[in-house]
Amino acid sequence: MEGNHCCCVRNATDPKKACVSLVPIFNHLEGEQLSEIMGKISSVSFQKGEIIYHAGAKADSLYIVRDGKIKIYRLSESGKEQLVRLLTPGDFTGELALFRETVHESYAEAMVDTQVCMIKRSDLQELLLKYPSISLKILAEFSRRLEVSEKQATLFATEKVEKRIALFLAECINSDQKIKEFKLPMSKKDMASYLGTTPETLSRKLTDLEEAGYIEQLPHRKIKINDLEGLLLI
Amino acid sequence: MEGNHCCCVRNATDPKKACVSLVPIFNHLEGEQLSEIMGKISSVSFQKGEIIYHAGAKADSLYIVRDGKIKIYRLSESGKEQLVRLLTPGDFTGELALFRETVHESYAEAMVDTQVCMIKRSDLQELLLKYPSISLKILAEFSRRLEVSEKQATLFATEKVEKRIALFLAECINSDQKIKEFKLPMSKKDMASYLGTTPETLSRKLTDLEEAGYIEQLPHRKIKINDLEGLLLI
DNA sequence: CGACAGGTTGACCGTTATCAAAGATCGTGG
DNA sequence: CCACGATCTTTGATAACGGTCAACCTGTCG
Repeated sequence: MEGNHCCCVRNATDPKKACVSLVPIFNHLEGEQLSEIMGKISSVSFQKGEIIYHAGAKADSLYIVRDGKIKIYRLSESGKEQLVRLLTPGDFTGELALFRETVHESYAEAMVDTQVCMIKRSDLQELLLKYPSISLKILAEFSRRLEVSEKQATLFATEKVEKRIALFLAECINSDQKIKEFKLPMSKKDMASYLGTTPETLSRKLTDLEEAGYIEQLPHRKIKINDLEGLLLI
Repeated sequence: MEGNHCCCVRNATDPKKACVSLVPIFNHLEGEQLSEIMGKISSVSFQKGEIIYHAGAKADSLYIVRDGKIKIYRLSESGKEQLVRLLTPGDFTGELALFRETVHESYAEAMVDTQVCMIKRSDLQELLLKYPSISLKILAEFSRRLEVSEKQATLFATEKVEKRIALFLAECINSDQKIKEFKLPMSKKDMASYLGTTPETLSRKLTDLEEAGYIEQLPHRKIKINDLEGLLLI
């Protein structure tokens, strides 16, 4: 333990390197390019509950999650909080305003102790001009995000709460394919916010789904899907 | 009239040039670069009501609106149509799936006779690698769109229909700043779809707003805002 | 002039938010 | 390791909100 104050005590890897190799937008690069990028990256830790950036703040860095979990949420006109997405290692944020002169419109908060790697706006722009392939990667990620976001908007605009919940559960199972049992990736409160409803309604609807035999609610935020087909037909 | 079958009879400008100069993502280029890009562009016309692309179709081109109006809409799980956005000259679409190997998730339909310029996916990728500055422009546009989309999603998730309408009207007035009177950019039916509600509800709410003195509904889809402050406090 | 899509109005009812209160769970400090 | 408080979760009662269906208007266009 040579007084290691950096965030990566677990293994001896350079945190920046770990970060870079983690991130889809950089992981196709090699050698010198990689070193150059690593030179631009700084590593920062946030404690659980800390705000990483808030609405109105100038957007001047790209944040890449190295370890931990971050939630991105917005406040609506009328002051309601809506969870926009969760970030896990490898995800990045802060880009929205990165390519234009604007401020953040959302909040980023560490849900647990979290380490992020940061790249300053100006450095990133330089890198993008130098290595166009990075832009393509970011474009791909943006287009994916746009798709998700527009889909989400359509979901809110056209589907009832129960259907939104059903689709959400079905999406969760996608990751843990085989076993039809998984742990909710967030609290039900956050899930309600994410789905544009209230904890009360979510609780009731989950009970309904359970009574109808589609799912089973187990302890510790575990859900078991008994009838995926039926769930999707709701 | 030397047998001009192209779409730009009105003025003698090359349609491709007109198109390129119209589009924010290209308008910073000059001379040879411009010519190179124009070489990759083809020009196509669509009649009112024609589908430009539909969900499930392979995404292989970027479409830039040169003249006319296009609506982008989605079908939700349960088959409801939701208007996502309108494109007017200078706007582009088709990008969502352009940077990844996927298919369109939305529909693009010409609302009036429309001319678009197209760039093939492969050509675009080439251009982007060659002229990184174009990527930055597209990134900026994407980030703007993402912001709009996420804001929209939050709006749907957290605000009541009346507030959504009020905000929409306020946004319309932003363009026509001075005079507090404007023409709705689409039919009320489409507007209802865009705002995630029904024509009936929209009609009722507009009447409510009118009776409360916030607005006045004039013939020909014209709206007059009498109390913008109040409208935003709803 | 007639047809047709768009728009309005009314009656009705399902859905979901809200408020209140009790119960479960988690993290923390003693 | 337990106890406590904070926060999350559930449940109930209630009412507002908004969708649906049906009928009727209205303007637009051939």
